[in-house]
Amino acid sequence: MTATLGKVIVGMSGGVDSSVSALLLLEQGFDVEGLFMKNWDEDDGTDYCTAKDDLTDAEAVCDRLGIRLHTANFAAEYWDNVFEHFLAEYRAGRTPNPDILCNREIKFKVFLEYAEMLGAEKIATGHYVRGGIKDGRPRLLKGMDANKDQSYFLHAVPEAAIARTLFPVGELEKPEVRAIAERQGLATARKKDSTGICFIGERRFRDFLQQYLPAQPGVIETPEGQVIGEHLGLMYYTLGQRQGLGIGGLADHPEEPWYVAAKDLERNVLVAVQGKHHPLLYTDSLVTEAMDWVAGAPPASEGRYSAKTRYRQGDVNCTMRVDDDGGVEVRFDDPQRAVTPGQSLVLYDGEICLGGGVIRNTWMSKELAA
RNA sequence: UGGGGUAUAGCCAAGUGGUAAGGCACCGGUUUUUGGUAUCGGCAUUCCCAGGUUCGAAUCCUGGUACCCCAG
Repeated sequence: MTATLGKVIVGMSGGVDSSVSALLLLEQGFDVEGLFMKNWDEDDGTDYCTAKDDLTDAEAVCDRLGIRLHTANFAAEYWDNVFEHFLAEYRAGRTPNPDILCNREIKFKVFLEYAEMLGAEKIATGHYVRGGIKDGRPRLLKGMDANKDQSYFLHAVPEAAIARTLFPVGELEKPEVRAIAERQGLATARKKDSTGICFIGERRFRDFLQQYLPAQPGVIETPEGQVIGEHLGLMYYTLGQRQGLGIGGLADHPEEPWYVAAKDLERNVLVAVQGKHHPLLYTDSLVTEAMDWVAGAPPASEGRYSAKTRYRQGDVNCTMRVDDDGGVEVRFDDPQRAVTPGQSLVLYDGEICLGGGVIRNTWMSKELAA
């Protein structure tokens, strides 16, 4: 096979998406090699180690495709550039999204540099997004499969990195990807989609955090100040959360579940409200920290865009204004439920992912209907 | 130790003779490359304890026990 299209290193996770990505690039005529990254060193051997299975699967796929598989361990970089920040955010009472940082700092930085070292001009991943160049500038577009679109997670990747990355499955829908894998007899064809923090995996989250953040128990109150329970530490909860509050039936209260409405760090009090649609769970405005713009700069015009405040949320219409400090101020047309500081606001112009930033603060500007 | 009341799953709570609603919590599955949300399923052979009546009781009777309220 003549490798006229050049060498590309595919980030092989051991899942079906990266498997098919490698296959497709091979068929397109690239000189393909794989790289399996292990970025988290398990500290307690008691846990079932899925990373080992993932490596086995990645090896099986590469064998089947007849491509070379490199392995690398970026655990130090992951710890320093992703996990430390992750913990700092939790200490500050916010709820971070580590995978956004992981993409910016690891997959599209350390991995990219590693690929260069291996002599590749480009890398590829199994993300459901589309890249492209428009007017000389890289663009990040939503994946064709609206249900799997992962642009939310990639909005912070620098444009230079986007420009050097191929996203083969971004043009496909998930069922097609599985069908291709099935047809080619790839070991990962029917493997369950992975979830949980990237490279760390699915955990009992509170137990996991507890290994790194000391518990600081306190009480749970209603907005009126009635004590209705106890919490294990504010960092273990996030806005809009229902599970884990342990609040059972209370006399003189309706039969609805309780949700986290606020964290009072100064008093170490968790504020909970009853009912999924309690007004205190809704806000319609927010400001972000400095934005990461895919195009390197804010769009020419401020104004009407759509946005997501969390992964897999439908786009919501909003009005956006750029602040002097590089962040943006956003006003949603309709109040949004449980918009959470630490999570990222990602802006879209149709299919185009413009960029995003970490939510610093939220509030409700509209008058509450009585 | 005079009177009244209540005792049903971790919690709230239906059920007053016919073979234990519902909700919350919790646990498990599904959804999901963050956290969370959502969704589906599980969750009292037993109704404070001991006797009794009855074909049959959580429901009636008797005696205990615990707690609550009002009186002291």
